[in-house]
Amino acid sequence: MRETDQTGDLPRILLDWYDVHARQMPWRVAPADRKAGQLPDPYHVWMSEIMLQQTTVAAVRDYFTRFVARWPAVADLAGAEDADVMGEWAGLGYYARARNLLKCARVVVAEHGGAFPADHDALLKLPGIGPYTAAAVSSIAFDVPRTVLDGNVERVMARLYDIHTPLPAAKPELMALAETLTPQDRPGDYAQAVMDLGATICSPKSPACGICPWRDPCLARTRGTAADLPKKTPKKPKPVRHGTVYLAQRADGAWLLETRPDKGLLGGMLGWPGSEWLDTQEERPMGEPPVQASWQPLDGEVRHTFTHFHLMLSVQTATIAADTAPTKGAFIPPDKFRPSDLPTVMRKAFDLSRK
DNA sequence: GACACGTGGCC
DNA sequence: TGGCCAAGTGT
Repeated sequence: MRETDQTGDLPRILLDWYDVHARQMPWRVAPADRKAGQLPDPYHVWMSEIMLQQTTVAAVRDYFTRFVARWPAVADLAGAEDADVMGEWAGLGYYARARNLLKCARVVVAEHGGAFPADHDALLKLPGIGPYTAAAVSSIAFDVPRTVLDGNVERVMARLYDIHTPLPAAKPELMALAETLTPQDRPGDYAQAVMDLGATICSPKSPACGICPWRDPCLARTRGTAADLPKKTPKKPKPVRHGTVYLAQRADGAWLLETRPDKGLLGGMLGWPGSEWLDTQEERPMGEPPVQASWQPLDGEVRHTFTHFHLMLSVQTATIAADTAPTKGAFIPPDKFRPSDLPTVMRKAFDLSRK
């Protein structure tokens, strides 16, 4: 009976903590204002949740501000040029998110009259919205009681109930536990509160159990296992790949760039033409230069680590005669070229050429 | 279930 | 320095 009573108190304890410790974010409505009946703009909630997928709040903040300033409503975004959206997203990573962001905006305008649906299943059908984001948007933007399960909530649940099953196999179990806690009252604040707790106090390394609002009921704290949870299945080592990129500048200052294919790595992003990136041991792939020129190798190399491999890139540069036609890509005049439109690995190659 | 898919900060 | 980690989704 005592256990039941205590479990019933858990959401209330966390909401009381959140009332005091909620972090300010540009897309968030403070708990006091939500209690007064104010809800955030669903467009803002959706935008922030897409950006926050596998990405820290610190990295997202400025991108979010720029996106909503440039495209204040979902209809504005739906009418944007693909290249403008991809360029604005450059540097944030996981570029399929940007492609799906644009797709989703256009579907919301075309099929939902420009208003995001509140219904979890309707949200789930939209491009780029999976189980987590559907739950986050319906709960945070509309106060529909849905359970969010992200990396934070997984960690908090694994510790609260001292679950030793390794991730990702433990997900269904952790979801079932999380669902038992989701309250009917203030579900949006509760969702944000659990994630705030995981991001600040119940952190992956050296959790601050001493100041945690759930320190008393937390089984892992009682048993001293908190820092070792959640368990995870070991990761595979990253192979090293090698390649070459070609930076060509015409006499008028134009740069030779290509838009990468929509599918696959850096899909839809601007980049320097180059070779394939291969797991070769010795010789680096050179590929074919995109234009006839006297190519000069740069000293040094670009090192970059993606999710699943390390990359070592050599950089060739050339100055091109005004009337030379490239076999790949197109020349972009200097006033149209923003290095910030490049994904980071391509910007590193550019930076190396400026040294 | 496994894998592809970015990036920057942290220790 | 190098591995780990972050508000996941699509295939």
